[in-house]
Order: sequence, then structure tokens, then C-alpha cells
Amino acid sequence: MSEREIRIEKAQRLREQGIDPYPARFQPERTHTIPNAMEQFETLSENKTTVTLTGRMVSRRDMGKAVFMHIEDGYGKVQVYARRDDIGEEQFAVLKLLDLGDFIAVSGYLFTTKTGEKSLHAHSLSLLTKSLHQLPAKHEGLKDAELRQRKRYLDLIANRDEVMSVFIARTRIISAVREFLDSLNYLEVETPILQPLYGGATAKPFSTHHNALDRDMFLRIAPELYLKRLLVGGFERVYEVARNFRNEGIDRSHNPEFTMLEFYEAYADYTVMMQRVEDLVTFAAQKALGKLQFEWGDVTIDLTKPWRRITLRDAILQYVGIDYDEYPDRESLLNIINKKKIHVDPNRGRGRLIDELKDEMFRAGGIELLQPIILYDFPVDLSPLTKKKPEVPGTVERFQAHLAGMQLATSFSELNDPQDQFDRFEDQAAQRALGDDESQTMDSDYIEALEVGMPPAGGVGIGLDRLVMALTNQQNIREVILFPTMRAIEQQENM
RNA sequence: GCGUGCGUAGCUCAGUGGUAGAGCACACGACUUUUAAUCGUGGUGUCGCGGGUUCAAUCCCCGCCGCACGCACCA
Repeated sequence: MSEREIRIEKAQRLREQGIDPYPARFQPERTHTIPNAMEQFETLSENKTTVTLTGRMVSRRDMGKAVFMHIEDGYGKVQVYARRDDIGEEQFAVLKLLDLGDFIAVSGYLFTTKTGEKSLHAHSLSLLTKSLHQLPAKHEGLKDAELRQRKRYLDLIANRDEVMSVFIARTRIISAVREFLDSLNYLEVETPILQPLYGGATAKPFSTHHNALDRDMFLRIAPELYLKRLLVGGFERVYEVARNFRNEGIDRSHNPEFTMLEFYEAYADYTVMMQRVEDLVTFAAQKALGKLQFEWGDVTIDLTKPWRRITLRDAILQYVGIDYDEYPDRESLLNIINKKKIHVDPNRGRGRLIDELKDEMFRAGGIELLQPIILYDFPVDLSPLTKKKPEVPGTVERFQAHLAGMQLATSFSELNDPQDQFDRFEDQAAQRALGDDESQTMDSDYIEALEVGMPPAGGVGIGLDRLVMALTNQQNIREVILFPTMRAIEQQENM
């Protein structure tokens, strides 16, 4: 007989004794959360005040006519001491049918055991929920990475402190991000996830079909083009905490669905947005986690402002030893790259080659480049939505913030010249025709919006999952996403 | 997508070409202040799935599935 069958039978025996293993309500009601009761331990125990605590039974030591156990609620853990003489024959018999994992309510008074543990001395207890499965072994935890992600509830139970603290941090960070933007009079908005055209980033989309409209649609790869339509409409500062979907590979820093913060500000340019990014990240870190220094593996990352700012050109020159401005065409740049024995895809355009040099830079820069850094002034090739920098031909007003070696934010002065935007889309379409299936598609409604007039504006996209990774020392994005995308496995029958 | 590694009890892990083990958990018993409680007794199983080699496969080979890591792609 399996553990599950044993527990189902126990539930049946409880029912036969008139006890519902899944009661709709219980009396008396919970009086305190566990930490709440512990905070008031002195007073409550002195007066032997009756308190009722609830939680999942996570350990248990049977001592004949008495039982010690620990119960855990959403906030803390406490030991319960239940003697037959205190709770009575009937309830003690019920207690004998309870298992690790069951939720119970316990009423009694707080006291300190002779070994010094603050505990709850039960005078009555009741079953709230019967558990039909064994909990993972308490001392080993749940280590299997696959099980941890597929059955996150088990992960949360077994590795409670570590796992819960990461996700609590995540929520606090995102709350702090909202607080920061709200305080600057940014308006949080929602834009379509289901889109007739996808744009705002270079990525492959997930496509789907709307039956009633008989139309193919896409899950958004970015909210960008909608948010900027709102600038056209007259909102000056908008942001969205946007779940995006990109039909691409999965690795330690990529999940097919991920959360991106985008915010746009009229009358600002990318230099203003640099300040915003620094301020936002440091505010969120300080507010949510109370510090600006963070462990990242063996290194301490320091978010203290100001962050290092360097042009992409200078950074690549410093760390890779190539000044790409000296190689203005694709062939000469590829030539020097090959001479330096840097491995790149030889079929790339010049912009892509520079992008690869940027990656090479982070490999070469080592731990120095784990610190926050802002790289600015990018080649125009890869930035179809970015305003050109008038002083430097071939360059756009764009920056990327990197943290812990990951690209954290990308930002630019938003292109608002409809003709220029049209030409860039055309250019993208040409690249698409050449087989680049990630180039952006012509969005003529967006062009029309720009024709109506979008004020000059700066915009930022920040990968919030990655921000959380950096601030919680998690090296894999799946550790900061509660239910990361998994491959399908055949469903177990009878589960 | 490619390469490497891994997949054994509920959990954490050993192990072997001769039909599978430990600790925890679990079952039964003892114990009314224990806390990795203790003591006694007893099981745990499609050894990821499918095929092949072999007298015999959990082990060797092939394919598949899943996961991890690296590369590619991307944020």
C-alpha cells in the first residue's frame, strides 16, 4: 500500500469518526499568525492566554501519550506540545491519524519547554486539511532542479526560506519600481498583449489565431509601439510592467515569457533616461532590500551612483582593442575581427558584428564588467526605433545598462520623425526579405501616429527578471520566475 | 538547434552483466518536556521510456523523453 493510499484510508477513518478532513470552516478562529504570537510571547504566556494558531504540520515527535510537532503558517513556525490528558482521548486519537503535511488549528497557551523553545501547549486541536502526499525529506530539502520547477509548491515547502525570500524580494522590487515611477507622476497603463502586428523589438513571436475575427494574431514581444502611441495621445509619462513573449531559446537568462518594465517620458532624451535608470534601480534596491551592495557569486556588486558611463566605441576599444570607427564598412571590420581571432558569425552585417564585439567585451572584461555600467551611443544598424545622434553620423542616441554581466536595460531617444521611421521599417523589411526573420515589420498605423506627432521622448526597457536575479544572487532566470516554461511530459495518470 | 553530463524508493544519494541498497520519510509497537527525539520490528521500486546485444541488462549499445551545464540565438 502506497503512502497515498494509507493517507486516503486515514481520511476515510476520520470521516467515519465524524471528522471532515477538508472542513469548510473551523472554530475557534485563528487569533494570531505565528510570528505575531511570538512577538507577544511574554504577555501571552504570563497570562496563559488562549491563542489559536494554524499551520502545516512539518515535523512530529511522538512520545507515547504526548506529541511534539512543529507547525508552519505563511509567516513562521512554532512547536506544538499536545498531551493526551490535555486534549482528551478523542482528539488524541485524531492526532494519531494526522500526518506531516496536514494543516491543523491548535488552541492552547504559550509556554517555554525545558529545553528553552517557545511553544504552544495545546488544549484542543482540529484538522483543517488532510495531505495525501509525503513532504520532501526535511533535511535534504528538494534539490532536483526539474522537480523544483515543475512542482514549485513542493520547492516552496521544502526549501522555504531560500525560495520564498527570492520571490518576496521580487515582489518588493517590483512594488518599489512602481513607487518610484508613480512618484515621478508616471501613469501605469496596460496595452495589448494580443496584437495584430508585433514590434518594438527584434525577436520571433508566438502566433495564434482569433476564430471569431478569423485573423492571425501575435503575443507581444514588447509593448513599445503602443506606449508611444500614448505619448502621441498626450500622456507625458507612462509605464507598463509587461509580460512579453519571445519564441526563442531558453537558457539561464532567457525564459520565453518574461517581465519587462518599459517607461516613456516626453521632453526627455536618453541622457535623462540614464539618470532615471540609475535612480530607479538604486531606489528599488534600497527600498526593497535595504542596501546597495549585492553578492554576485564571489563578487560584490556596488550599485552606488553614479554608474560608470562609457561609449560603446570606447568600451570595445578598451577591452577588445578594436576601434570600430576605424573600420567603417563590414568587410574591414570583419577583417580586423578575424585578425584578432575573435569568433563571430561571418555573415553578420556591420551592426551585428559590433554587437558581437560587445559580447566579446564582457567575456574579456571579466569581473570588472559585472559592476553596473552604462554603454552609450550605438551604431544605427540595430536600432530601428531610435533617434539619430546629430553630432555623430551613423550613431543613435541609445544606451544599455549592464549589471552582473547581463544586459539589464536598453534605452533611447525615441525616433519621432515619421519619414525616418518609415525608412527604417523599409530597411527592416529589406533585411527580412534577405532572410532575417527577426527584423521588424512595417507598422503603418504607428507611422500614422507619428505623423500626428509624438513629442520628443526618452524610453527605457528594463528586464525585471534580470534585475531580480542581480539583486538576489540568482544565476538562473528560472530561480526568479515561479513557474518557468518547461517542456511537456506525459501526465502521470491517477494524479 | 548543437555538444557534454545526468535520470535508481516519497526526498537525498550509493551500487552492480547474475535480478537492488543506505539515511530520512513511512507502517506496527514502547515511551506524558521532545526537537535530525530514542528503542524494537518491517516494507518501500516499471532502476526515465522503447528497442538491441546477452543464457541473463538497472548496468553495455542505439533511439526517444526530460533536466542541468556550455555554445548558438536573444533581453
